[in-house]
Amino acid sequence: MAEGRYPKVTTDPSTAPDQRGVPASPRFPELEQRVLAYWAEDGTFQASIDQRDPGENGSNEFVFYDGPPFANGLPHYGHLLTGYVKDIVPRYQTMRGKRVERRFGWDTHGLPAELEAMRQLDIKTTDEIHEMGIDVFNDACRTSVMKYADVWQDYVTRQARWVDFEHDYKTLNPDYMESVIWAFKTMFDKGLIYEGFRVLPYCWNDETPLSNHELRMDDDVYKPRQDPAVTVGYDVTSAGTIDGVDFTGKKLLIWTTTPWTLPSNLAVMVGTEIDYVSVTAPDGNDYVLAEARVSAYKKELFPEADEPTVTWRGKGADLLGLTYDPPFTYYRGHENAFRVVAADDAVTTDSGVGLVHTAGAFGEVDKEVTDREGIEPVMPVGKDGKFTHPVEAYVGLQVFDANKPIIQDLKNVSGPVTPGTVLLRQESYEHSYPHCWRCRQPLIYKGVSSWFVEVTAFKARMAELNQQIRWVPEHIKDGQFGKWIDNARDWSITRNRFWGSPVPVWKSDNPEYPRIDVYGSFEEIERDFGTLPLNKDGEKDLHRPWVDNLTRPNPDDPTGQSTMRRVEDVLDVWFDSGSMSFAQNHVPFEHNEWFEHHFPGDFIVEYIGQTRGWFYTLHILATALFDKPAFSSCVSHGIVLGSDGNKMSKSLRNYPDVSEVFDRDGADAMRWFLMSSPILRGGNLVVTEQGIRDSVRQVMIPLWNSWYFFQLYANAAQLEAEASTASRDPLDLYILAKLRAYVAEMTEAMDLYYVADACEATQRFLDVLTNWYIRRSRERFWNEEQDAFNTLYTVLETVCRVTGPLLPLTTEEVWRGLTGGRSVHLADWPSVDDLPADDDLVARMDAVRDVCSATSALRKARKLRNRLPLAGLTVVGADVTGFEEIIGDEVNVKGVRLLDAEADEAKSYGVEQRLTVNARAAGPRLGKNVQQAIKGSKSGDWTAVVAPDGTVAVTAGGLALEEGEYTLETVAGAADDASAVGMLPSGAFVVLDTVVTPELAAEGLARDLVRAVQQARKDAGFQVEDRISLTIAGTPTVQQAARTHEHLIAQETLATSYAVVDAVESAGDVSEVSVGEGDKATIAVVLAD
RNA sequence: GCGCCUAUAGCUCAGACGGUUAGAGCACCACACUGAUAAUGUGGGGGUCGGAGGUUCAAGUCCUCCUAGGCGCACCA
Repeated sequence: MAEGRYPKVTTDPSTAPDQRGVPASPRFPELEQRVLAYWAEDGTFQASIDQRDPGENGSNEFVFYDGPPFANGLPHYGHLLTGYVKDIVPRYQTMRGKRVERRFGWDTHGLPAELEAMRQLDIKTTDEIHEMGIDVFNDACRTSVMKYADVWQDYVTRQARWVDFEHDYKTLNPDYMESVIWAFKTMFDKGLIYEGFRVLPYCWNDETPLSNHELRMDDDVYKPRQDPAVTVGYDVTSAGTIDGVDFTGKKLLIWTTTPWTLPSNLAVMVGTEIDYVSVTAPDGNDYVLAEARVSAYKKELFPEADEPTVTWRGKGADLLGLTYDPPFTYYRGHENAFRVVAADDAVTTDSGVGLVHTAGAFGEVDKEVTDREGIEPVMPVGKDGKFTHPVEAYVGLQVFDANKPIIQDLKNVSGPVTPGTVLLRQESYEHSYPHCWRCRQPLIYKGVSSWFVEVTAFKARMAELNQQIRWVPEHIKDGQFGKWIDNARDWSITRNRFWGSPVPVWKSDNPEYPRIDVYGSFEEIERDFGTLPLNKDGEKDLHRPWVDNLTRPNPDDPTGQSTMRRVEDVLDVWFDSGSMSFAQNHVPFEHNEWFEHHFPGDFIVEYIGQTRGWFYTLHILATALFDKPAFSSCVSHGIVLGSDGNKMSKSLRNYPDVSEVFDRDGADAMRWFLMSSPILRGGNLVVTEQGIRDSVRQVMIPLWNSWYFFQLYANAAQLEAEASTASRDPLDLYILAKLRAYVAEMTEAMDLYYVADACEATQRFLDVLTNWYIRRSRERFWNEEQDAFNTLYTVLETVCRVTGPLLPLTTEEVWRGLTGGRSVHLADWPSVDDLPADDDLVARMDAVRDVCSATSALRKARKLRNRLPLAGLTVVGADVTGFEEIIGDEVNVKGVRLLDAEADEAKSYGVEQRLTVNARAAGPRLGKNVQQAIKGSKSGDWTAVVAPDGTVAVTAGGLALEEGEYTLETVAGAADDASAVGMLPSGAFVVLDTVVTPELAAEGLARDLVRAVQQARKDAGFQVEDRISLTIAGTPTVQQAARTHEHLIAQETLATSYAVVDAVESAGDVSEVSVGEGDKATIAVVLAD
């Protein structure tokens, strides 16, 4: 390695060792690929973990739980976004000295995997699965589920996310599954798991019930749907009378959008406080309905009359106990059924008729009411959603398909319809209806047997433990997540499917000798069955069908006839992923000591929807099993939207292609774009190509240019820089103090997971670095000041470290080029204590920048171009002591004077006073007159008279103002021809001498020439240190200025030979330029020998 | 459907308790500057503060209604 040459190390093959230097404009995606290759070869990731000691009992570990994705397609921006956070936080913690293991996880079980397998096998029904054999089917699931694993790994690697794929965990591993059944059993033993019959949303196509969080996984689940709605009259059979009115033969009207549930009708619900009437219709029947609904049925009930013929009027409570003939004959005689029952919560008169048809097993409320009334539910619908015995007329018909014949039979009172039943109205009704989030088929509500976690029994504890979790954004804790817990219902955890962790329950097949065994380990299973569940390769395997094959005689059956058989269900996949915190390490069978010290985990991050998904199930299981939260802090970010502000959609192609962005803009640019957005604080983010390119421009290029600048001059000077804060130069001290503040900001932001704040701080710091420090220090680098190089080296090296997690690839190349070290990601996070603080200096330098801004504005206003030197600038009332030279240089004036604001001279610069009325103070006293005072203060119609005793009497618009009702300030007034006055935000002001003498004009012209020559040098492709031969021709004014300022021009342009002539004849690069006040000049540059 | 939140420049968002001329960043235009910079500096255009009423000396800010969007809950037979 050549001493004093940069880059010290590079991945760029185009940079030969003897010809160092970095490209001014690198192609970032290519640079990234080279850094990735370097990491792979170097083993940097592993080294970053290995170099950190886990500490006693892992006290020095930072525990990150990687939520397992279900890889059923290519990763999209949402996954990448989460992935970037999952990378940034561990990188940061590693630099802070922690050991951070990062195991990738795969969610492998469940319906999505089965559906994919069914698609590949081209089968549609569960019967076909049974036919081919569960083992064959599950093999297909196992294969299909890892189909995208390689692509995922490619994407994750390309995004520069450091993850351990080698020691990944999969929910299908026997160890993982053993932990899962352990969890089931432990909760069962605690009495937190029960088997029940519950009405659940049920997908007849996938043949599985959906848990309530699955139901809402997707926003499109509720979609408008057209259903037939029928109004049916049931024939009252009770002989009794109400209020002396005989109800026998009257018709109880009900309204339903699910005619297919009518054969299963068991009761009619009314609201006890609702007013009901009995109305005689033209068809001769008396119909009972809510009074409020009568007018909605005018056509049927009183088409010709103004008023209905009311034969009875009363409350719902009066109707209770009425009995009726069910609309279909199948369940006639069903115990306790076919009565009018009360359900005040469920019955409204907003729609329908105010009496509600009740089919016990097909509605949640229905089930609740029939349970209360002691009515056994009936279930004439099979798992495939088709009618079964005893509803013989429609057997084999899917329920939605059965609507039609059912309505037909009702209309004709034919088939199984009970005589006396009336179809009063038939209509089409559009309503919002739930659909399966997987297959998009309309769901039905159906009573099914399922196992439940009794979340309601410990949700109060979940709410308490939630208080121990730090949420980003904060409001999730008591908002979305807290509220979801408060409304938690029992969790249906079983699925009547094939590919999943088994429900570890064996039941006796003879109800006369009941017995239930629950198993929580391979060992327990082996003990009772004498063998492990083994698959066809002889490996232990808890999947179906192997686990189903284990049976044994029922020990509680003296006859020895009955057998213990496993219940066929598998567990909800969310039970798998919710077990991740312990199951990934096979707890409690292994690593218990480790688990003791690493639970709860330190950090998780996923999108906000996981508040009812993974965050929720992790929390349920952690609470139930360990009485602790599963994680101590959680970032839940917003949703990534397409470029049109809508959800990203493949078919709409409303987002940039991920791999194209990697290839064109790079992974760091995408990382920056996603991480600097409000999405990590809960907002949503619209992905646009422009936004990604802006990150390159606003951050990566400035960073790279600073590095390019450094190496350009360091190499030109052949010097070696070192980390040092020893410089006493004010600019150096300023940037180091700024750096210190920046490091402090970064540390705080990263500790709080406010990644977007860290990005913003970085952008602000880079602006100060490039647009002030480097620009103002250029000459010092040209003059080879070691202090300047050391300072810039220190700044760049430190910036690389603190932005390492945010731009891991770019900073790696820069940092290694700068230091020659192995990796910035193996370095320690910088400490503010290593950097000097100087608040006073920072304040003064910020004032300097204000002075320069104000002066530039004056030049602009007076049309005095910057290259034209001016005689002087007076700064009044701003402390910029010690920076006169910098100001003079920056705004191109010969002299800078500082004046105290109180100095007599300061008062001579046309300074005025301005009166501002404080409306808040004066308003209440003056009332409407305050407007007059305000007007006066603005128009100049005001006075301020100082009395001999020093008090001030102020009037505005003719109204006297009291102390505190106004503010009187000094502002710069109008200037004259010879000077211009400009205000600073602080109230200080600057006075610029605007007189242009011939001498100044000539010097300005000379500087125009310098600029033109520099441009010509650049156009000719000369190196910065190349010497030239320079010839200048032009008007007499030009020639005179060129002669007067020969020294300046020659020195600035590195001209070793210099000539001013009437006409340029030389060879070389000749250019015509306009200089000064419209003078023409011709310049020629030739490389000097 | 019920509840909560939001609506300010082309885009993303600030605008305690009502207070006078509604700001910032990005984007756009002009000029300036440039021996690292695909940068930068200065200035400018751009807003009936979602709409309509009301309270007040004074409303982007408070109240009512409406409209649009988001989120949560429920699913209604």
